[in-house]
Amino acid sequence: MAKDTKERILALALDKFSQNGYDGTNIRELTSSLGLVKSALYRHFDSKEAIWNALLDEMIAYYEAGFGSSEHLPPVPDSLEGLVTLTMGMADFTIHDEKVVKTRKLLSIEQFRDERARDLATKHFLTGLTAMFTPLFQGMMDKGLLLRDDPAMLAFAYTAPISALIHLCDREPERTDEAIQRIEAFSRHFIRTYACQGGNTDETI
Amino acid sequence: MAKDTKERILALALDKFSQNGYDGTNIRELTSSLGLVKSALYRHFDSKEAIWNALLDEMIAYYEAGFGSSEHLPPVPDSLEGLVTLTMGMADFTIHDEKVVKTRKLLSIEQFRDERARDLATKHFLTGLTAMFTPLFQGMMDKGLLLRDDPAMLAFAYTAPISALIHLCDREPERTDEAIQRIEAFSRHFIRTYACQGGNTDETI
DNA sequence: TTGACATGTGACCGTTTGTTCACTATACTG
DNA sequence: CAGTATAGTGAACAAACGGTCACATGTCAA
Repeated sequence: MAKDTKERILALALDKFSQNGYDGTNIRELTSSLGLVKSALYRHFDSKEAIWNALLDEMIAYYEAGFGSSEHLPPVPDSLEGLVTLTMGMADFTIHDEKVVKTRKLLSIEQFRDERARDLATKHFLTGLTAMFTPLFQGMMDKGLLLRDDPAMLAFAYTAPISALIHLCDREPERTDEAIQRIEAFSRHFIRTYACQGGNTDETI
Repeated sequence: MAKDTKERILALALDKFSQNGYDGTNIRELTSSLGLVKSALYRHFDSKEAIWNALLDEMIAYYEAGFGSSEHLPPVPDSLEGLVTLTMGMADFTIHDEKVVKTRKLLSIEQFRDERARDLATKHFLTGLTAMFTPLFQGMMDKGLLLRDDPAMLAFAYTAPISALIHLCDREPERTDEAIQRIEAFSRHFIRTYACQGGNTDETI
């Protein structure tokens, strides 16, 4: 009940900050939710802002080690249906994993006030998704599954609408089922549009 | 210099709230920026929260009267290039109009704390855009400009990526030019994908 | 046992917060 | 002219804020 206090503080800070924002969260409420008194917090962090910075450090490290890591790229699907399956699996995780949801909400709230939060938000919401799907689409084109096109543009056109629906889940959790259905519908519409009609031999433009 | 104080307060509240959030904004700083003393504010609003509610009222009314109004729908473009032109005009406005930018930022910050902000955020970021472009795409299909498809799905697939780039401008204004170029590139890629080949398309892209 | 270290406590501090109130100055109205 | 809203002032308020400090524990090594 000693060493993990720091991690418990960080976990609860993520919870509170993602709900009420940094300014809307006070130390007393945070620590009392942990069964502590506010002064005890200062054994683990120098200040409230130090909590924020440590939380950002952790969020950045967590992202770089996971979604942002080029070594953890999912394998290129072997079929169009495989893209749908992969997409829905990733969507299911990112929508239901509490830590990831809270991270996104926190970044939405604080993106305009903290430069590092801003940069991480851009990765979470835009560039990271595109970077992850670009090689996937490149691979699917090489396999003759998708029409030859700019893979980065396709990745952007594919991930941005899905990202918008993930944001909808964050904002209105009661519409999660609807959003997931729309993600799948969009995914199927996308592959219907870009499916390579001919065989699985790659063709030149 | 009397009656418009209320409006000046609201305008500055939008500015401050969209930068620092509701909790991160204090009455003294807000009123002193107007050349007033804090107590003067209470001649016009009962409380800080009353300012917030009035601001939301105004934001909702402004949206319903403008973007959200079905009577202000733009005309159906007569050509594929017309869609690009229309899109870039709307993007240019929504990216550079200060009031609209501040409104989006404020909604991003407060969407998880206030139900009305949440609902307006969904309109601004998702449903409103789709609702606006659905009849446009329907019309362009009727004119034989676009391949027949689900217009609502196309509107969603078209507006969500553009919305993501608009958010990028809000977050990183120094990347505005890059974002605008990407919006145009995406728009042209989109019409290249969905253009009706045999119709009365006037040119190749 | 002793001493050092890490952890938690409760009282306290100075500052900032939103808000109130008696008062003044100006402007319109009968 | 008197009278009455309207708008702004400056001092004061209680509450809440982040943070500090002397002190009380518990643990573990020497």
